[in-house]
Amino acid sequence: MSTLSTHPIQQDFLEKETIFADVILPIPIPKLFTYRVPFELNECIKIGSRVIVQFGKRKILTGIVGNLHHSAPEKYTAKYILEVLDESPIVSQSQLRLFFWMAEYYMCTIGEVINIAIPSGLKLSSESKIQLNPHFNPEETALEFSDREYIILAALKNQDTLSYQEISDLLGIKNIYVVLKSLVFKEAVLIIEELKERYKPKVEKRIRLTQPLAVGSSALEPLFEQLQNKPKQEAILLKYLQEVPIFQKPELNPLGIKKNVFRETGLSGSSLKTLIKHGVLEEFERVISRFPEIPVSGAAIKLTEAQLKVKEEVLTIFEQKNVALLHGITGSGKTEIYINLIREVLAGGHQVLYLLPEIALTTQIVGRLQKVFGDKMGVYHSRFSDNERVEVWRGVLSGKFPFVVGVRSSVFLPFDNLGLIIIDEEHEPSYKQFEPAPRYHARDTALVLAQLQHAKVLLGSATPSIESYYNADTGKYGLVKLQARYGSAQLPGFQISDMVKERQKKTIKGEFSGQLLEALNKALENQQQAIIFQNRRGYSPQIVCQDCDWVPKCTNCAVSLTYHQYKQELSCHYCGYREPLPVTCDLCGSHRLKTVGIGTEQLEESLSLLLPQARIQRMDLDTTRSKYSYENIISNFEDHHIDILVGTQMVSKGLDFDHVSLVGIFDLDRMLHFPDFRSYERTFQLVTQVSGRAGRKAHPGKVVVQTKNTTLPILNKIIRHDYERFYAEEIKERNQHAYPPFVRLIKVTVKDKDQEICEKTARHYASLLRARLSGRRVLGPEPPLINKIRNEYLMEMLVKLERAKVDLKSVKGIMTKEALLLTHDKPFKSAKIVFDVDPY
DNA sequence: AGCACGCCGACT
DNA sequence: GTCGGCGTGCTC
Repeated sequence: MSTLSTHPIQQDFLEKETIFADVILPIPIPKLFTYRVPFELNECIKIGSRVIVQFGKRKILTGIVGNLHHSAPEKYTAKYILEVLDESPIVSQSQLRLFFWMAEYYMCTIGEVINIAIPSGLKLSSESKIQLNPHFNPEETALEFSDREYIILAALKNQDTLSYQEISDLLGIKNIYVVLKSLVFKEAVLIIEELKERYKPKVEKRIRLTQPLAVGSSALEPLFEQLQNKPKQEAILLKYLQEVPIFQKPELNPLGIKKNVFRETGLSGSSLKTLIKHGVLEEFERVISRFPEIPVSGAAIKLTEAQLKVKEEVLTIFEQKNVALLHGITGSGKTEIYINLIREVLAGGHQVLYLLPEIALTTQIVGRLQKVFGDKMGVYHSRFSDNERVEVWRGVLSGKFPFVVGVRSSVFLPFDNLGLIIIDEEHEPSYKQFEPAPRYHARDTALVLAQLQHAKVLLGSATPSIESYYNADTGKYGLVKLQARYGSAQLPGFQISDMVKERQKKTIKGEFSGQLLEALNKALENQQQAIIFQNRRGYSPQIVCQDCDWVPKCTNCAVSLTYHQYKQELSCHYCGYREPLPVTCDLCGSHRLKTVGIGTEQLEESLSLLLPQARIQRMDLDTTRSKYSYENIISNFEDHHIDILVGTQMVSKGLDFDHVSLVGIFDLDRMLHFPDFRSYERTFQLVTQVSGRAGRKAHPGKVVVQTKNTTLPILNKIIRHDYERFYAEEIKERNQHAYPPFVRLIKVTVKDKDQEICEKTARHYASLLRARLSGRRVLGPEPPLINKIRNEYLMEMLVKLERAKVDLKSVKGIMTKEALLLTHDKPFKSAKIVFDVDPY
């Protein structure tokens, strides 16, 4: 094979004898497992290939070859690799390096990374099944069988095989191993392993002429004579010849035509079947792409002068630096610049990755890009089915998709030649994975990925994260500003509703200030649309008994239940627990239950009472659960079937509407006082983002903010869109109080079902860390605001590490080692210690 | 993580 | 006595 000459390492392997493979398995054990490669697979096994191995007694797993070598393990005999699934690796070397970096940086196991990185369609699953031993004859045996064994044997008479699950259901017990072991021992049954390749390519049925008939008219003429008095069959044949002119172009026949072409023209069914039966036509299947082919418009997008200038600036930065931060206000036309850059990088033969936050990845942006890049572009999204993900993965491998638009997890795709990574809305918190491990930040991971592949990175945001702006400020990144709004659109004007004053004057109606109501009325009169932003879903966050202050709480978590009016129930936003709305107080039996606080649902309701003529729609997690509901609401709003959109964060992301002239913002105070060092940053970003929805094209927009603190300095900066001032202030605070970017944070969470064990473990671990890292670097432990989720108690501590002074690697090493040691000791054994590096 | 294997209490 | 609960240690 030609690959041998290009891989000198592998040549080496052939000279010696046995090859061993260190395999990465998708399990959370912090090591690789060494398997022996059977001789016949010596040549096809490569680093990055998928392999099938047996793990433990009865598990079959798909792993990735992480390393190949000749040293046999000393302490055990390695098992054999059962199969190599890929002729060429599906994971590249640079990807493997990225995965190992992630495991180390985010303090998790390589298996956890692999588990999230590889779409499950590329992992084979093993399913053990039980089969009757063909040599076993129940009539001739002297062996005794228990009742349970008889049940299994009887069931196997009707059914060839039984899965573990089926047996478990049949017997009504969980642990069926003992019974099975006995049956195997008595040689009554066999255990077989079935491997399923989960990825199924999408196929279409097609029809073509059989080979002997496809040669030309000489073969077809006698056929038409035979079909003279069979008009239907003749029609089908004629239709086929019309679609595939085989006389002129016989090479077209092998491709045939889609079977449903006949159905569409009303020619199908039995006549077609007869023709197939008589060997005139044949049916075959062709693998097709799951993604519709989109015509590429090809029309070049004209950049404005300002955009051109920005593009040149970015390119100039890339001559010296690897990362550029594009600070462009909403609606300044960043997308056009992106498209322009992507085209050039693709033309230069490199791959491009365009990262978008989860929510923004909607028809609007993807559709726009698709028009330009057509089938060269793959879309990687969590809402996609696994088969679709596999298709994108393979498309990147094969070169079909040199360009991918995707969310967080697209950083795992098998790129090998990236030229550019664009990270749009760079500041978005949805780039950080929360649960499960690896708790990675896609932006930071992408920066490492770019480094590995010598690609450039373009970060874009109207409200950059403090961290990124700091990097630009200190010269690590290049900074480009794009100030002018695209077209004639103007920035919205701000109005602050002083809720304290309005309350005194009694001008508030159903939580809406007089100012906001007036503005809403005016917008409606002018046939304009409005968006109301309230970052809290449900009807009301709490129910309270007016007599004894009782509040319904979740049974699994330490939170009060949220009232959802339309379903007349209380639900927990942490674990999903639900219960019907109580009629009386659980404690004192009183009927006087009252709602406290307001959610989107309640705003929607009071708005429909205050403005009965308006068409109102709510958009939050609850109204966008089903697959296309989000898109439906958006397009209804776009088509002006809705006047007022009431919603959570969702309404603030990446949507451009033409007729929105008013944005109302609720509960600014709660956002600002959220106990997190990022709360000001978040609020600034969110308010700027939502405000950006107001006033596109010709109409200047208006934003009304309801607050009780009209004098807060941050308000001024938001109103003036003064990011620089905001940044200057914020970075000072961060420096003073030792928060990122001046320190690195690692959040440690201890979880246990038992509250005391949880607290003890946390305290002990904290003291261990204090002893090794010095006391001032470790904060806590403390119970978090919500100290119980899904019946597990939580304790948190925060480790602060100064950027310059600390060797991150060794500190993390210490932290993991101590945690491992600790959880081997008896009182702490059941507790789980979870690390969140760079928490968000 | 999962799962085998072992030790121990509850009940036919 | 058997069943099945749960605690412990291992997986190449």
